[in-house]
Amino acid sequence: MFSVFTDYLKEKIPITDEQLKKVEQLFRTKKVEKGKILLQLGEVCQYTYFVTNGCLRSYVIDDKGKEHILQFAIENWWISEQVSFSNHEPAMYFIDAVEDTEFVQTDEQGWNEFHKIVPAALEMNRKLQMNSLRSFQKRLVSHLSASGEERYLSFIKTYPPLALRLPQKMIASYLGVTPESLSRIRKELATQ
Amino acid sequence: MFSVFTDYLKEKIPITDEQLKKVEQLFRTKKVEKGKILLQLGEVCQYTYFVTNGCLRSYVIDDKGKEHILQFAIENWWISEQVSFSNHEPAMYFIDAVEDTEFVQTDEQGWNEFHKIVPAALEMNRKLQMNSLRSFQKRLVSHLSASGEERYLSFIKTYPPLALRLPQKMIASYLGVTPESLSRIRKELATQ
DNA sequence: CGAGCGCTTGATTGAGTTCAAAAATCGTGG
DNA sequence: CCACGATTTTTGAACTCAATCAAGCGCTCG
Repeated sequence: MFSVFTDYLKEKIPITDEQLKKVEQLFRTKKVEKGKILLQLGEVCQYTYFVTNGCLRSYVIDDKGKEHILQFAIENWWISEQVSFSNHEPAMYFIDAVEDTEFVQTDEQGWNEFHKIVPAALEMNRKLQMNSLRSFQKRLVSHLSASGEERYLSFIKTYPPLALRLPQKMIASYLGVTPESLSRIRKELATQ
Repeated sequence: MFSVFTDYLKEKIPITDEQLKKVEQLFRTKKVEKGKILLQLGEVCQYTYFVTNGCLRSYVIDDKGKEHILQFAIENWWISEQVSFSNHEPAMYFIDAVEDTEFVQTDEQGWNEFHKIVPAALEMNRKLQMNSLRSFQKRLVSHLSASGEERYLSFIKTYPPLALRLPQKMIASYLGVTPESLSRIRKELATQ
């Protein structure tokens, strides 16, 4: 599954085989079972994860005990608690495995060396950060301006692969509606 | 008003008078009247703004024609359309002046030279970016988990200066409730 | 001084939640 | 491979928070 990662890199940045060999040393392959928690609330996040197979997610638990999903990461996606990772602060949310998952991870030192070996990686990183920021902005706006149904339609349009493989209750949690409401939304849409 | 900016820098990063003199060259002071639009939807954002007096805001207009405020920036706050600025993409939102406002601005080149003169500015920048990301994350979570009243209470607790000087309808827009609802929320809270 | 804007208040409506229970699906051990 | 228990999804009914529509008040500023 490591090749998923190297293929990704080759596509995203110009990189020689030699550089790639060095970079591979910096990333560790890991396998976890569904449900495994990779990052606990309050811990300092030490790693960024790149999923090569399976699905990870980040989520919070609010004062009423309810889960709210912030991000999913399937194959070829990165996930991390970026602020905790970057500022060395306690994490504000959890990361766990939605399915049995294989991923590669690296820590801050790994990133620094990566950047030394391939300067273009800095640029890739900048873009990833902007993508993440934009995605949170868009989600916020969708909550300020759209109904549950509109958010669901936008979700399945934007992330068809997620819509197909995730349990509905997780999509509901991501969208900010109850599973019951999502069920009704889908029923309503099906009759059209 | 430029001193507001230099005082800010002196507080945030170790900087010699000599360095400061060079950095000052990179920032232009500007004055705009209430209502002045600094960034139009669809334009590429060329500047980041640091408010020395007054108040700026960023906002979107949705398909139904309604405004939704993303950020406010009063004295000592930065504001920009970061993704547009960083990626040289069309802006997804507007920036305008809520009050008559004085600010300093710089463009990408300015930032690059700033970083050359004072390497610690890179670190400041990183922190600003993380603050912004965290703030969007927190707002998203507050929409996933809290009522309008809870969001209002959290707002006035987090940003007392904003709560005092902004028109209520702008606070409502920021919180994602109608002005009518905010009025009722405040009435309700006042009776306690 | 008048027009317009911002805030308030009231009445009504509606989207989505909650609580409850049935139906469908999944996973696991025998 | 089937059977059983657990989890997920669906459906129903009552309810709630906030939006909408509408009208009136008060202030400001042109």
